[in-house]
Amino acid sequence: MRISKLLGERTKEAPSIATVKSQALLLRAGFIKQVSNGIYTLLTPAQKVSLKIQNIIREEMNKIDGQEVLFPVVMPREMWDESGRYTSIGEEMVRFKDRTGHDMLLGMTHEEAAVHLARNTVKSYDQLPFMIYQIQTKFRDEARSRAGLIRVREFTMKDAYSFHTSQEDLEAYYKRVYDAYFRIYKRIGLKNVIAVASDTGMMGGKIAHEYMLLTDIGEDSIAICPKCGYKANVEVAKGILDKINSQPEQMKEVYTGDAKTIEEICELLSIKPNQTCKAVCYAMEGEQNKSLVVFVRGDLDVNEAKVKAIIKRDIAPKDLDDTNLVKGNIGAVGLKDDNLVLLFDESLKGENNLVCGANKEKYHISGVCMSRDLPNIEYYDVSKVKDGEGCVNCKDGQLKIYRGVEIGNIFQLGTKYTSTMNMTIHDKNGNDINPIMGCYGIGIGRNIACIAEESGDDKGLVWNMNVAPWEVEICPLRLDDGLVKSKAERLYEDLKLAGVDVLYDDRNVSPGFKFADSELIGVPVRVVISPRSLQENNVEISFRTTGEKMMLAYDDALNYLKDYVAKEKF
RNA sequence: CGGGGUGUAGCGCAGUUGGUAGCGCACGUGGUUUGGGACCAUGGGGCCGGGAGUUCGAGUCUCUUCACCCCGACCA
Repeated sequence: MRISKLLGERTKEAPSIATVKSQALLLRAGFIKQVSNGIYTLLTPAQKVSLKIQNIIREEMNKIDGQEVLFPVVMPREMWDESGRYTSIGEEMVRFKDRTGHDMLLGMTHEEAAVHLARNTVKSYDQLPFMIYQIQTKFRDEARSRAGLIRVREFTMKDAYSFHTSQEDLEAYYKRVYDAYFRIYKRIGLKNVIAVASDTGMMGGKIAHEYMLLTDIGEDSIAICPKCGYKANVEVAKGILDKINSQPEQMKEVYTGDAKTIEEICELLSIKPNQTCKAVCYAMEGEQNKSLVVFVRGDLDVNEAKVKAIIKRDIAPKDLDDTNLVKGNIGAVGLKDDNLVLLFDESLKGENNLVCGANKEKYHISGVCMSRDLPNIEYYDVSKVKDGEGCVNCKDGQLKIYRGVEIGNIFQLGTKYTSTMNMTIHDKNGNDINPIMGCYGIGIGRNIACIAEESGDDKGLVWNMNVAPWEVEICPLRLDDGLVKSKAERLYEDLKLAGVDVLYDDRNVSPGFKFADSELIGVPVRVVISPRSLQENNVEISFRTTGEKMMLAYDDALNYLKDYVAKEKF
């Protein structure tokens, strides 16, 4: 590729829309251009990286016996009515009518399509297990996209679906995918990647893992125990709380005036947040007239994912004006209302002398002892794990909370789709069974952004040889010098013929300009050919990752580069 | 969907009290340069996001609308 013909401008300054390093660098280096909120065009460099990543994924999927297919982007409503997801998925799924008025949708995931394909094709246990996968554009109308390619509405994704005759078989295969994913991240050059237990959400199923790139710009929080290595998304993570263990005192009403928040109450009464009981109110899906009140210790937050899992329905923040509840003064003691569902977090169990709302304006109650004043209640784990909580696994370490970007996920789905969509096969005894499924996803664009985020430096992007848009850049200085030009052109053509992916800076601009561009794009190897180097019939090779430089005889350059590129790929 | 912010040249920005549009980068041309984003000269480029209003006159004031960004809600 001749850089003079390469579409896309490289700039010194980042566009003002850039909020994270990866977005700034990808925009500055001419890799991406925003078209709309969360919708980007990938220019040639980014598309080349994307294709290289896709090929690595493809190789790894094929290694674990995957079969590549291509499902349709547009699907009819009926297929999704079978699984129930036509109605259960919210506005992030694009629905539309075709010209005949038929309800259609854009596939944001393809479990239905996978079952649709397999149920008519596979009839015997003998044909299982198998895995099918595709690499395809997905559109999800996210409520809020952000941070460049980290979170977008349209993106390329690899999604895979496996089918099994038993849970054991699924688990064995799941392990193979688990390992394959780590190989993929290693090969594309991501370093700080961990797999954590995660929430299964609307996907159903029991066991799921998310692959997280640990980075401060991450949107997810992950609890990790430094002692035993326990790690989980805070959506599902559990911790052990310090208990206060004070002697029970008498309950009494205290005047708290306009103090409503935990902070205000604590300030007023000179107590700590963990000596209070916080109430959070939610509306429940399908329960117009009822409200859910969740009580947690005042220093903790409600984990809505856990709540949803327990009550088995969706929740949303409730407007208290529609209820009889006194905003800022809600308390569990004496709260009786048929329209309320109460949920108590384990953090409250056995606590004494808590301060909670008195269910009337300007008053709270102090000295609330859970076992004495609120006997016979069930406790659930519905709070968010906090930094410093004890580890449930080894009972010894203290959990630390990290930020991470989800760069892939794997799910043990179970029979949710094969049963609802009525896919059966014969087992050994001739009985009909629903195959057990797993599903496995990786977003390509997000991984590109994550590489940029993790490896990019103050000069620009850095790619390893496996995914770099170009493997070698020829950078002649003084193209007005006939010898420089002819030697550069020849090496460029020879490298191309040798199968090396080479970028040729054929512009007659100043050296600093060329160096800056080359480092911004992040080509791993740069070959400088200049009148100076040619005096000794040499070229100068420099490496993007280390910044190291070396001189090499021009005549040896072709073979050296060919070998180096091959050696660096894995 | 709620809160906040920004829209002026391809990009980054300035534009005073309302008086008819500017800077840097980038781009074209000519020349001098050439190992870390060179310099001189010269030139092109604007529906000041859209609409309505106030005014003799609006980039500037008012209303409205759209787009984008941030925080939250939301999210396989």
